[in-house]
Amino acid sequence: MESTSADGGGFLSRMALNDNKAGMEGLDRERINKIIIESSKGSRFYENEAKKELQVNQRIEKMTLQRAQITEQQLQKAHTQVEKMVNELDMSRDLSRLIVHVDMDAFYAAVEMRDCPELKDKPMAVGSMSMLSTSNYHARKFGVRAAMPGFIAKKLCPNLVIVPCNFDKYRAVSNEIRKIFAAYDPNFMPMSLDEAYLDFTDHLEQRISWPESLRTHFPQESEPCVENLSPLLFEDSPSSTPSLPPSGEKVESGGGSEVFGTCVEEAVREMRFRIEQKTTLTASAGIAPNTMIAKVCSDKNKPNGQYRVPSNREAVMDFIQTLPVRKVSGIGKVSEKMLSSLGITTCAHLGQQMALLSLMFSETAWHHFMRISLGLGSTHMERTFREMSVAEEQLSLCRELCEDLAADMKKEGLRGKTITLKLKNVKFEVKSRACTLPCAVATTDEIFAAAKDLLKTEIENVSPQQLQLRLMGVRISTFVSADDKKPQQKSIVGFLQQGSSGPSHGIVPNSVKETASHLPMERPPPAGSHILEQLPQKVPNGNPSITREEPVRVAPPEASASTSGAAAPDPETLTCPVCFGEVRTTDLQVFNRHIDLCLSGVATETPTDTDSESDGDGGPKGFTVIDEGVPEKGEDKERQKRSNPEDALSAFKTCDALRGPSVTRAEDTGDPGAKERRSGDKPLLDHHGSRRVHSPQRASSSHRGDPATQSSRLEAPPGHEGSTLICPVCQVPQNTHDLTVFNHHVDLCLNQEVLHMLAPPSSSSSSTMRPPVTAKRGRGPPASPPAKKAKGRGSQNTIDKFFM
DNA sequence: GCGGATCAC
DNA sequence: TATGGTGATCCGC
Repeated sequence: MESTSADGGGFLSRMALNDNKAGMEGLDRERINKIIIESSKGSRFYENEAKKELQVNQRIEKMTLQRAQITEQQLQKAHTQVEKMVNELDMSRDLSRLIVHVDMDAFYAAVEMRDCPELKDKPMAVGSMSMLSTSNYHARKFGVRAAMPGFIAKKLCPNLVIVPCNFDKYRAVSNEIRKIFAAYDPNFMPMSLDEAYLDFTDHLEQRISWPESLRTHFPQESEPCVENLSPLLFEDSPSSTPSLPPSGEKVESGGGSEVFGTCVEEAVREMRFRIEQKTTLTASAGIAPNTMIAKVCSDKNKPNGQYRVPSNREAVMDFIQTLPVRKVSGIGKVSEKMLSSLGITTCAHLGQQMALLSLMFSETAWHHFMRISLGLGSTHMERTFREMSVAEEQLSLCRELCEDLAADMKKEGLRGKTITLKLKNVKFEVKSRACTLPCAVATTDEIFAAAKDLLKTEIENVSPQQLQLRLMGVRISTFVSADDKKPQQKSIVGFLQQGSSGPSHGIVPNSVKETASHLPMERPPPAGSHILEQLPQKVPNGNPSITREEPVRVAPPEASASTSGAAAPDPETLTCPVCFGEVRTTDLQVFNRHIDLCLSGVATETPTDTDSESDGDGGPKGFTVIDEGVPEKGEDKERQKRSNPEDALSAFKTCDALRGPSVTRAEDTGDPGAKERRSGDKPLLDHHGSRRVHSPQRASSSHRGDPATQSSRLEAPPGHEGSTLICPVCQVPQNTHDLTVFNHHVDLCLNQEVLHMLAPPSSSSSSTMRPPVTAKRGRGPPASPPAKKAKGRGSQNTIDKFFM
C-alpha cells in the first residue's frame, strides 16, 4: 500500500540532502537533490543505499500491517497504561539543573578560515574529494554539507575550496575551549572536539554573589594577527559577537572590557565571549533544564547565538510542541521515516500517539519516545568510572601523564624538584605520595622515574591484591626556572583574563603543574590531559569558580608592566593566597616555599590516605583530571553529574574550583574521519523497529532522580554520619548537620576565598579585574573564614578534589 | 555472544 | 576516480 513517503520512481529519500542543519534553510533542494542523485546513480554506494532504503520501506510496510490489526480495545488498554507512566514521569521531572550545550560553529572550517584568511569569503569545506567533514556557511548555501563527498560538493559548487583535515590543530583549539568549559563546570561532558554539555547550576549558585570584577572580561590582544576578530564565517550571522545580548543586561565598560551579569544567559554569553576572545572562533549554546532540550536549543540560533528554554514545565512543553522529531538527538533518518509513516513528525504528535507507539515499538524505544514527548532528558552528567587495576596499565597511564606534564614544563621552561603522585582508589580514598629529588627535573623520563617508584610502592603495598584506581594524577612542584636564572624579582600579577597570560609574556609560573587522569570513562582515554594549574594565586580568570583556564602566574616585572596598575600595595611583600599573610620577600622561591608550607598544613588528620579533603589542595594541587567514563549499559549517554555520594563532600568539588582547572577532558582520538565523537545517544529502532534510549528507571533510580534529594549537594560521607561537619575551606567546625546549610556555608567561604585570591598581592596588576577587597585577612563571610590554616608540616598531602 | 541496523560526530 | 571511521546500543538469532 502506501509505500510510505518518497520512494516513488526510484528516488532514494535517504540520499536526499539533509538540510537539518544550521545555514541550510531555503535552499533549492530540488536542484541539489537532482545533482546528488545524478552523481551517484549506478555506483555501488548508490546500489547499497537503494537496498537499505528498500529494507526500511519493508519494515514500514510491516509496521503498517501490524497497525491495522490493533484493536480499539488494545489501544484503550495501552492508553491507560501509558497515561499512568506519563504521569509518573511528569511528576519526577527535574527542573532544578541548568544544562548548557555548547557547539562551535562550523568548527573545522572555522579553524581553517581563521588560519588562512583568504578562505574567508570563499565557499570552503574541510575534508577530501571523498568525504567532507564540515563546510562553512558560505558553502552551505550551495547545499554543501558535512558527510557529503567532496566530488559531489564540487558539482554543487564548482568554486568550493576543499581543505584537508588537520586534527592536531583542531585538538589544540579544542583544548583551549575545554579549559574555558572547565571554568563553568569542571565535570563538563565533551561530546566531540567542538561540543560539550555543561551543568551551570553550581556555577550560577556561586556567581550570584560575585562582584562585578569577577564578571568582567577583556578583549584579548589578538594573538594571531588577524585584523578583525571573529571574522570568520558569518558575514550574515545574526550578531557577530556574543557581546550583543538579547536583553539589556550588558554593560560595557571602557577599554572594550565587558561586564557580564549573574544570570544564566549572561554566564553563557560570557563563556562564548571568552571562547571567541581566546580562539577568535564563535560558539553557539543552548540552555535548558536537561540535555535533550539544551542540545536542540544550541542549534536554534546558530551560528553565534544562544537560546534558552526556561526551567518550567510550560516552557518546556511549549517548546516541544512544534519541534520536529528529527531534531532530537537519537532520532535519525530511519526513525524519522518510520514515525512519519504513522503521521508523526513533531514531538506533539509523539505525545498524542503514545498508546499506539507502545504497541508497535520495543519498550526501550517507546519509553524513549515518551520521554521526548514530555521534554525530558538527562539532568546530570556524572561520569561513571571503570577501575583500572592492571599494574601495567597503571604504569602506562602514569607515563602518559608524565609526558603531558613534561610537555607543559618544557613549554613553560620550568624544572621542578618535587614529584607527587595522587591516587584515588575504588573506595574513593585519595592518597598523595611525594618525593623530592636532589635536583630539579623536567623530562618525561625523569619525572616518570620518580612517579613510577611511588606508584610501584603503592602497588606493592596492597599486593597480592590489585591496586584498583579511579584516578591518577602527577604533579610537579618546587620549580626552578629552567634557564636557571635566579628568579628575578617577580611580582604577582594578578592576572587577568584569559589570554593575557600567554607564554609570550615570559612568565614563570609558580608553584605546581600537574596532570591527572580519571580512569577510563566514557571515552577512551587519550593521552592524558593535563592542564596546568597552579594554585596559589591564581586569579581566576574570570571564573573563580572552578578553574581558571589560565593559571595564575607569577610574572616578572616586565610583564606586569604591561598592565598599568591600580593600587599597588607594598612592592616588597607578597600576599599568601592561603594564609593571606604578607610575606616579606620578592623572591618567588621563598614565596612559593611559604605557600607550600601553608598548603601542606591543610591535610586532614586522616591517617595517611584519603586526605580527601582539606581544602584542598593542599598545595598546589589540583590535578587536572581526565576522566573517561564508561557509560553503563542502558545509561544515557549523558553522564550524570554528581550523583555520587562519594563525596566526601561535594563541597570539595567546589573547592577545587577554587583551585584550578580541573579539566576533565575526554580524549579525542584522532579521528580519521570526521569529528570526534563520544558515545552518545542511543539509537532507536532496529529491525522491528525499536531501539532505545535511556531507560527511565535507571534515571530515576540514580539518586539524583529523587526529588527529595535533589537539592542537597552534599551527602554525608560514610562515617560522618553524626559527627560535626568541618568546613574544608575555613576549617571551622560547623554547628549543623544539615547539609544544605553546610553547603551554603562552604559556598560563602569559597566565594570569599576567591576574592582573596583575586586581590593582587602585590604590585601592578591588571586594573579592573581586581576585586575591591584586598585583604581581609582571613575572615570570610558568614560563618567563618576561608583562610586555610597552616598547620602541619611536611609537604605532602594535599588533596584535592576530584570532582564530584 | 554475534552480526546487522541505527545514530552521532 | 571517488560516499569515512569509530564507538555505542539495541535487537534478533
